[in-house]
Amino acid sequence: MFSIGEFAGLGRVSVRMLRHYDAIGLLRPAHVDPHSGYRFYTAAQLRLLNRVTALKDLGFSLQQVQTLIDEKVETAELRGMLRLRRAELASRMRQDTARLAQVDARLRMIESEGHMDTGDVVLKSIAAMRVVQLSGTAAGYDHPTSITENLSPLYPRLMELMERHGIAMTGAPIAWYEPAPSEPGDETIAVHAAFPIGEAEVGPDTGLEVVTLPPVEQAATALHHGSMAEAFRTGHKIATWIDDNGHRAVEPGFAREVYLDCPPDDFDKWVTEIQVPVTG
Amino acid sequence: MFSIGEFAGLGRVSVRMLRHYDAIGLLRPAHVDPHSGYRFYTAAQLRLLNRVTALKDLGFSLQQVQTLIDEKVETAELRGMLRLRRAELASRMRQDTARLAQVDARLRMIESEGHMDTGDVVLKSIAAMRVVQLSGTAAGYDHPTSITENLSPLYPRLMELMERHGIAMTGAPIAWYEPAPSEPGDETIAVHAAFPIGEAEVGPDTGLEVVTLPPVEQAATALHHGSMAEAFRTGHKIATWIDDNGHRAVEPGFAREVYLDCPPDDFDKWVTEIQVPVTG
DNA sequence: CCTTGACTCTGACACAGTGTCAGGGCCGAG
DNA sequence: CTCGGCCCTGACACTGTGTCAGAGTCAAGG
Repeated sequence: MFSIGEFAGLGRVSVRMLRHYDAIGLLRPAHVDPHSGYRFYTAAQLRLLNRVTALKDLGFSLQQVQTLIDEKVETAELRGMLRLRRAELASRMRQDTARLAQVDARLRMIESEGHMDTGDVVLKSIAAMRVVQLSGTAAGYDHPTSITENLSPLYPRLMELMERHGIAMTGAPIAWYEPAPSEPGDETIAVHAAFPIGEAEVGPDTGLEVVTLPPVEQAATALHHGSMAEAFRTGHKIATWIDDNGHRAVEPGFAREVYLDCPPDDFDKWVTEIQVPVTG
Repeated sequence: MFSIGEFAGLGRVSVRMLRHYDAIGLLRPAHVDPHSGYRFYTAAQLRLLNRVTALKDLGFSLQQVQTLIDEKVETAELRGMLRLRRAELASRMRQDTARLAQVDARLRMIESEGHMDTGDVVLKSIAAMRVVQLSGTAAGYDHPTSITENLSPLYPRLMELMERHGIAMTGAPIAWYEPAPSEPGDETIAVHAAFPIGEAEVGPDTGLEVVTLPPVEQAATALHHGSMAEAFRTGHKIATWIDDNGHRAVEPGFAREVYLDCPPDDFDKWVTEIQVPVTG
């Protein structure tokens, strides 16, 4: 018979935890003095305690440990739990690897440039979105003016058409691009001006395209502050970030732009989110 | 201006969390309607939110994020934080790797044997311990009877000496071994029978050796239930476990045995903890 | 037998980050 | 005016562990 302190020392567990295990019924003392309330444990219980710590060290929660220990789990079920645990661990390690890579990237940045980027680039997932849109073409990603020229005029028309047909927008305007070569080597791209519309009905002869933009599991995104003529800066920042963090952009650029704030009279105050789908 | 719901959608954060960030002062809404209490956020704040999520994704706590964001941290300090974070991450990954290895070992065990060892082997650390002891020699690890024969008689003598000199034991009896070859190739070992004595004073001419057993950072330990004649079973189990989990025993065996429960009349009820120091 | 110091008891609060629920305003569309 | 969808506050929950306060217990030594 050991007192709780001795037993805790033997099992390298804190007294607090032994009391907790008692409270949740995971490991009850072999004997409790009815007068003093003192807990007493036997040497044989050390085996149980060891099992608990072993299972806990595997990363199981106390709940799971309890299940594993006192409801004699079927082999198949046990295998299932282990597999699950394995998967959880593996996933967490993947995550940590990514974190580590990012921390390292930032450390490198500090060492080489003396300061750290404030972390404007963020990985996020993007849900599928039903939109109405109008489309045009532009000369290529390398021709920002061509993009602006061909994209901008679409919005007034789009808004007019939506209003005329009583379609309400449910979110900020979106632009997206895709390659549309008319012949190999051509860099022509299609530009789309879109508004999310939720589940709203759209008649067939409105002159509007109805499209559901696919969800994106991972996109590197950053806010662009200022005129879209300067968007390439933010685009470059994202590209660098993607590289530094060991991701890969999903080419060819299905990048999207979300116009979060676009005061018509002051282009320098625009706020746009640029989203670049990535893998890895 | 976005409502909290819109802003949450944009930042891929839950509404709950935005309110929390407000509460802890990490990210206050740009405007709060004094009448309704509604929170409103600007597009520009999305940048701040992004910074928060980016830092959080690096694994920083909200506290740390707050420090990083609003108390413009010195470069040196920032580097320190990143290094620390890096170390934490690395250490957690090491731990997870070990966990994963153990989970895998158990899965293999299940696949090949149809059941799982109940996890009696546990890794623990052992604190340094001051003991009094008597010593002898035995023919070698492969001669259990020789060990028993040479070790057992030491205990009665030890206890008698301790009693005579008024030295109180502060814990269970311990046996430990070390190689003591009289010539190369010889497998003779020294056997020690010891009792922990805490800080108690021991006079010089008691016939007792006073030794401080060194702490062990990691030992694979298991409980042995039953006669010490059968201890090799448990020893074997530990050895197998050490192997399966990618550790290495610190040779030559500085293994210790702690006699937790030893009813003198029933050897089959003995409970002994066997401790094998390991690395890795 | 009494004191003293080491242990133990219970019950509570704390941490971090997030979900969820209840009970009640607010607002825009019909 | 009502209804549905947001939004508000405040609260409780989870996990695992530390720590603290106030009180009881026990063994050893005077």
